Amino acid sequence: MFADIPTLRWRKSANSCLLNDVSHIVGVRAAQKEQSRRALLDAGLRLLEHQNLSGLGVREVTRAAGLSPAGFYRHFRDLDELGVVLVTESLQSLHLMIRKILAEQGDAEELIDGAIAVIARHVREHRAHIRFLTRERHGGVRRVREAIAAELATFTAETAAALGTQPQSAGWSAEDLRMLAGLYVEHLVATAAAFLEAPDAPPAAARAAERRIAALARDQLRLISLGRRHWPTAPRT
Amino acid sequence: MFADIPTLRWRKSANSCLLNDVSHIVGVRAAQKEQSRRALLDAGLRLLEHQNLSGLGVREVTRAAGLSPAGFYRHFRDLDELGVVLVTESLQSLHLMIRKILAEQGDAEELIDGAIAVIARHVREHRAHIRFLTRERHGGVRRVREAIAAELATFTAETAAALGTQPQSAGWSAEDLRMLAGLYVEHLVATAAAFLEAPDAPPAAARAAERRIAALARDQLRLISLGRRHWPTAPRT
DNA sequence: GATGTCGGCGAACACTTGTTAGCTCAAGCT
DNA sequence: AGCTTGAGCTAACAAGTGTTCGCCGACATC
Repeated sequence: MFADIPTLRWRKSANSCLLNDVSHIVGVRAAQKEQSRRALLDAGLRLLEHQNLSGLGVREVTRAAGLSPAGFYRHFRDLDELGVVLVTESLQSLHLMIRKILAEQGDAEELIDGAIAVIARHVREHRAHIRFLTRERHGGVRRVREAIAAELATFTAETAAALGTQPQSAGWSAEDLRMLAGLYVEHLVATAAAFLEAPDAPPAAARAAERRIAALARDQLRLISLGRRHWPTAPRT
Repeated sequence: MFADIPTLRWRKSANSCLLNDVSHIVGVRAAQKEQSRRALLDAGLRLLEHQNLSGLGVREVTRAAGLSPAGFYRHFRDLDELGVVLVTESLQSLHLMIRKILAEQGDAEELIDGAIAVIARHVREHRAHIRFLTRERHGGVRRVREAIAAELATFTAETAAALGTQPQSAGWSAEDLRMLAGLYVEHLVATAAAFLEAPDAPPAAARAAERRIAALARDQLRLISLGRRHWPTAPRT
């Protein structure tokens, strides 16, 4: 019956290597599958609040997601693959945050305060994402580490481009802009990580800690801005 | 025979809760025990190059160290305890490095170049330590995380104190000094982590990557120094 | 309405895991 | 010389692991 179209079947199975090429399925079926997939991803992210990706287990995730262990393999080849998806999702939300910061307008002080407020809010609303990224940035899974590093590099490039459009960047070389952008991105990540650790305390103390972190980050950004203002640019035109 | 000194025996066993109070044992016996202990610690550190602390196993460590699984418990209550010891050892080596940097003398440029050289060398010679620290700084084990954070805080304080003795810090408040020191320490850690990722490449490319990282870090430190020079201090005397 | 597709399930496989009990025997003490 | 100590071993335990198989039954397609 199928003897005459084996190549077609092979192509299909090759397609399903992506394991979630849902485009050719329509309606209820696809929605149900997506729901299970989301349940797995959400359960994974939740478990990763107190664990490491390399210590996560298939059974653990499926248990938390309300699936049977075997069900996992209908969606992901292994846990690393789920990890990579979580990385892309977390980075996407971080990317939006960075764009929001870069899009703001105003003088230096306003920009700094705005950026810190955006970071604080993002950490509050996407705690799990930020936790996951800081935890796995130097974690044990190579593919995940590389994915995060690559994306942070593009964030740096994007930031450098945005800095380049500002009037105070006149005369700056592309290389120096990247250098400065790297400093900003690194500081952003560190600040986000600091905000993350704050609320391991009673709410009142947590608020105070958050304010302290914000004040510290603000001064540090001010100092960097100062250095930027006095950076010796290439021979003026 | 011992019925009249039970408290003494209890005190001894309470003492051995520290599990490595070797002081009351002398000679060969203690040396042998210490050798096994070191084997366990070294094996653990080696395994942690490609793994996370939360994913490490007792059997795995003892296998790598050449002991039986049960032997592990003669030295550590559980893996977290081994982790804490590794943390203190790694931080100790890092502490020496920081002291070395702070002890150097010269003008700003020399200090920056010297610091980067010291970092690069330290990463080359204590790769496992640095890898472990960056990996577990935001890792899944709370106690380890807190130990690292606490020690980094003292490094910051120490750096602030050292900065305070420099003439260019005249008029700086203690708070601002800590702020600046925090920036330096954070940058130091980030630079060390960057050096760490470099040699995942053929030696020639690795050398080039290392030089690129060093140049980048140097410029960033220069910019921070510039900001420091122009930081508005409290009303001059 | 028949037929094929495929997400989810239970069961089973062959491991690995942490931890304990009880033993041996070299080292140290009296 | 005897006696105690304790590091390290083997063996065993129960519990957990990743992964595959074959099946069911709701969905989709013709």
